[in-house]
Amino acid sequence: MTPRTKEANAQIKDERREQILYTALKLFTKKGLADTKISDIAQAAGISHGLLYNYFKSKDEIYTELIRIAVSSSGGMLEQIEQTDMQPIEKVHAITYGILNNAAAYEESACFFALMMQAMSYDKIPETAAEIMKTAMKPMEAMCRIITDGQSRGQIKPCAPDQLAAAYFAAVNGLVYFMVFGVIAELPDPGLLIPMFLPN
Amino acid sequence: MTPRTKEANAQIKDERREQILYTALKLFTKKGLADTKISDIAQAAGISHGLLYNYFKSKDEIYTELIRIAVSSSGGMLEQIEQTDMQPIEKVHAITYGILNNAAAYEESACFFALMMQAMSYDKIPETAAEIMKTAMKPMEAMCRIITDGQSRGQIKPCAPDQLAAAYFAAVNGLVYFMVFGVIAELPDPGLLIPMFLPN
DNA sequence: GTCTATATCCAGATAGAC
DNA sequence: GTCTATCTGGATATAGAC
Repeated sequence: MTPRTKEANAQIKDERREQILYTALKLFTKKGLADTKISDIAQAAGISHGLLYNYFKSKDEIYTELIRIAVSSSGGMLEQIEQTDMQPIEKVHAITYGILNNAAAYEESACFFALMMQAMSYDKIPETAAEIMKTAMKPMEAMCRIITDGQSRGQIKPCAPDQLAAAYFAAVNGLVYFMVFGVIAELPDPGLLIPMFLPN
Repeated sequence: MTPRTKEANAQIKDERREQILYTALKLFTKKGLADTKISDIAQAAGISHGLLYNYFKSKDEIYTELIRIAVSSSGGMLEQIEQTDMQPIEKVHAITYGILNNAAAYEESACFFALMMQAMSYDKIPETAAEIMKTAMKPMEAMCRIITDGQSRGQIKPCAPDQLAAAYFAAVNGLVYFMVFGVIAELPDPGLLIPMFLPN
């Protein structure tokens, strides 16, 4: 009952929480929010149905937490690259390779992308998750800035930046989505997407 | 009670069926399979909950029928273009403009695409629907043939045809998906995707 | 043909035993 | 901390009235 014990317990609880979270991530991605039952998560995490409620208040809370992580981590990566002193076209390279190689190497990374794609389409996600999702397209604005910069230096073709950014994100997200759901066996060479940006 | 009346009744029933079907299409696309309740469909179609079962045996039957239409119509368009005598790169043009302009002009067309995208990710769709979805990627094979043909004529860059086709379909599907779910306001110029195919 | 009422089932969340 | 048993709500599908 000393403070030390309390801390240790809190850490154990945090670890267990995280374990449940990543178990749920895979299930949500594979089965969707509505079809993933609390019992499925508990069973996959190796705990009882009831115990799960010691760690999370509800299924919605688990889902919302995962959306939070997905949005912040995908946004963080892009912002980081934007703030380097690379040339704009190099930034595009770095972002593309970063996203695709990461998704190919780490299952969770790919799942987080797929989770966001699904969340865009669900009308009935938890309210807080919906709020967070509203900020999910901020990376697109960063991409627009990079494109505009690249155009003024003649590295990127002249066209509407938001359209190019949309086509690019659609392609990247689509690819990761296809890979996660086994539509394609492996991610293609990220370099395939770069010609979209180049001047004729 | 003459045969004539029977036929007329059958036609009325078919029309009603179709009306229910397209009502369901929009709901499934917006809310997903699990979160779309039979009552939602009935209400949106302006009939009672119970009456819907006169037209369809179950929710799964409605969904399966929609998947059937989605897969066959998307495949049909591509096959049709493949069999023309256009040059390979022109076929790529025609397919891209066909899909994107259609999706922009007709809500159902876009919804069918989104429905297939969602179906790829659902682990728990009805069995028959899952069978049909296995054939959903046949258009990708047609695309590979077009690409190979184009490469041998020097119109398309030399690279693995299946990877290029995957990147292309990911981009097209991703774009329609983004548009349906309001992530982007309108579809970009289809021409933006063509440079992916061109030799350096 | 159409609607309303209901049987049945299933899943989320809670309570109480160990 | 952990599990099992239970309450409760909601959705599918059916049955029966009009």
